[in-house]
Amino acid sequence: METRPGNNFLYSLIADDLAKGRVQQVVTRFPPEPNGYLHVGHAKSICLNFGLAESFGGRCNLRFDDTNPEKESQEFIESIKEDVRWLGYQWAGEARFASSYFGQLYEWACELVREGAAYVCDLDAQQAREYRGTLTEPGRNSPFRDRSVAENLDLLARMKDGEFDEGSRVLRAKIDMASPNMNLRDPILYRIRKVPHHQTGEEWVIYPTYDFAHGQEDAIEGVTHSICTLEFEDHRPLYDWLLAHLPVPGRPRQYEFGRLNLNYTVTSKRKLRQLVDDAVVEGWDDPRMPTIAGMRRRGFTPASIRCFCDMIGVTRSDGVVDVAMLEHAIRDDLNENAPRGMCVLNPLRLVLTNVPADHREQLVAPRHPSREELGNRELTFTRELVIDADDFREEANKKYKRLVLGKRVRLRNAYVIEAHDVVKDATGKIIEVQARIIPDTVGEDPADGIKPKGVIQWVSVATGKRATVRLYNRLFNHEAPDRGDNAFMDFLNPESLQVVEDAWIEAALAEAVPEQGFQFEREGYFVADRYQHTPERPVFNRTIGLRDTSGA
RNA sequence: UGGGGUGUCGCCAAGUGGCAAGGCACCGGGUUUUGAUCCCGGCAUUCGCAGGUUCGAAUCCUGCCACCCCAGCCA
Repeated sequence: METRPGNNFLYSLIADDLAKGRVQQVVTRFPPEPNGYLHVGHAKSICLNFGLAESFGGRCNLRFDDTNPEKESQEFIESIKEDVRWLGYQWAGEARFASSYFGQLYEWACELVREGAAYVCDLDAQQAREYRGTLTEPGRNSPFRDRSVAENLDLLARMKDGEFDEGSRVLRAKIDMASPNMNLRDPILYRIRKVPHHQTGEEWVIYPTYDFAHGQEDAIEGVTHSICTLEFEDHRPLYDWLLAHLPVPGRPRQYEFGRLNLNYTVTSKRKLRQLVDDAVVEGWDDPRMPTIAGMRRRGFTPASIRCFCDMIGVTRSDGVVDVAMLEHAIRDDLNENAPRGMCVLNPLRLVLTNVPADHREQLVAPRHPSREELGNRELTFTRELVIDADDFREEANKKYKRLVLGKRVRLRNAYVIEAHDVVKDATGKIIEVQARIIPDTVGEDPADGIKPKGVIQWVSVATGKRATVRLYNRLFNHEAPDRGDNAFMDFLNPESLQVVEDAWIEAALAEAVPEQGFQFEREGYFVADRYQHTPERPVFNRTIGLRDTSGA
C-alpha cells in the first residue's frame, strides 16, 4: 500500500519556507506526555510530524513532555517508544525529555525575573482564579505583582530549594491581566510539586508548566515547525512572547491543525484510562481500544494506519471521521496481503456418505486468490467435515446461496456436494448433515451441468485443529460516545466481545506466528494473538469482518 | 454580551476570480470456487445564509447565522 506525502496546508507552508530560505532544514517533533498510551489520534500527529520531516529530508525528534510527574511513568515512556517504532518511524538521535532541560529552563526563569517580566505570586489557587477574571471581565493584578527583582529572585530560589509548601507560591509571567486572551493574564510558569520525578528523581520540587516549557524546548532542539492541535492556538501569543523575552538559540514557529475525532470511538486519554481502570477492557492494549497497542493486537498493520492518516487529510476544521474509513484502510491492506484460510466458527457435522471412512485426499489451495507468488497450502479432504451451521438449511429461497437439503454447494477448494439427509437430536436440532460428493468436481464444474448455488468453507474433523477465536465489535454503540462528560460509559456495547472457544481451523493455521494476519474466507480478517497464540492452543482475534452486501 | 478558530455531497477533503478533484459510505450493473476482491456506471446547476463588486465569485467586499476552543498551580 502506497502512502504518498500528504499534500496539506502544512506541507505547502513548509515547502514555501524552504523555497524562500526561511529555514534550511526542517525539524519537527512529536511531543507526547508519558501519562497514557498513544491512541489513533496520536497516530495522526505522528504521521504528520514524522511524515513532514521525511518528505523534506529533515528530522523529527521524539520528546517526552514530562513536566507533570504526578501522572507520568516509565511504563508509558516505553509503550510510546514501542508504538512509534511499530508505526514505522525513527526519531532523530535519542529520545528527548523536557526534564533534561529543567536546569536551562530554571535559568531562563531567573532571566525573566531579572528583566522584571516574571514574579513570584503568593495567591493560592482559589484566589488566583478570582483575580483572573472571566471571559468577559478583565482580571485584576495580583498584590504580589510588583515585588522587587531581588525579592523575586530570592523567593524563586527558595521555591526551588523546597522552602515552601505545594500550592503556596508560583512563578508567573508579568504580561497583562486585562488581556482578552486568558493565557496572557500573567500565566503560571512554575509550580511547587513535592513528588519524585520518573527521570529526575528528587532533584526538583518545582516544575515548569507546559507553556513555559514547550517553546523553549523547541528552541533548544532547533525545531523549525512546532505542530500542535487547534486548542493550543490561543497559547501561541504566549509561546511567542516567551521566545521573544528569552535568549533562546532558535526561533521555532507554532502551527495548529485539527485533532482527529472518530465516530463510535472515544479518544481522550482520561476516558481511555477510565476504561482501563474500571476494567471495562482488559488493558490499554485490549483489541477494542483505539490505542496503537490495542489496534496492533486487534490486527491492524502499520501500513493501514498510515494509509488511514493519509486518507483523512490534515486541515484546521474539526470534523468527525467515519470509522468506516479506518475499517476500509485495514480491509484494503489485508485483502491485498493476507493469506487465506478456512475457519468454521459455528460447527455443524457434515458426513459425506459416498466417501470411505479411511479416505485421505490431499488438495492444494492457493494462499491468495490473485497472488500466485504467495504459493499454495495443503488441505486434507476426509469423510467427516464441519461446516458452519449458518451455511445449511433444510429449505430456503433463491437468495440463499449456501447448502440446502437436496441441493448442491461447493466446498471451497474441494468438491461440489449434494445434501440428502439431516440428523436431528431429540429437540429437533440439526446435529448432522449427510451429503454425497459429486465425483470429479475439484476444479471442475459438475459434468451434468447442474452448478452449485454457492461456496462454503469447511474443515476436516480428522485433521483440523481447534482454536479460540475472539470476535470483536465496536466498543460503543453510540455514534458520539464522547458527548458529555461521563455519558460514554452508558454507551458501551455489551456485545463488543464474543469468544468462540471451539472453532475449527484448517491444520496449517495453527502454525501461524503471533501477529500474522489472515483472511478466514467468507468470515473476515483475523490475527494470531500477539501474546496468547501457540500451535498447541491457537488464539485468533477478529480484526474486521468482510464487507457484507448480502442485504441480510 | 471578551478573545481565538471553522463552515464545499451523509462523512473526510481538493479548490486561492474562469465554469465544483478524489476517497469513504451508499445505489445500480458485470466478473467471480470468498454474498469478499475486482471492473463499469450513478451520486453537489452548487460551495452556512443574505446582499454587493465583476463579463464571470466556493474563491474578493459587507452583514448575519451556526459550531468548536479558552476562566487547571493539566498538556
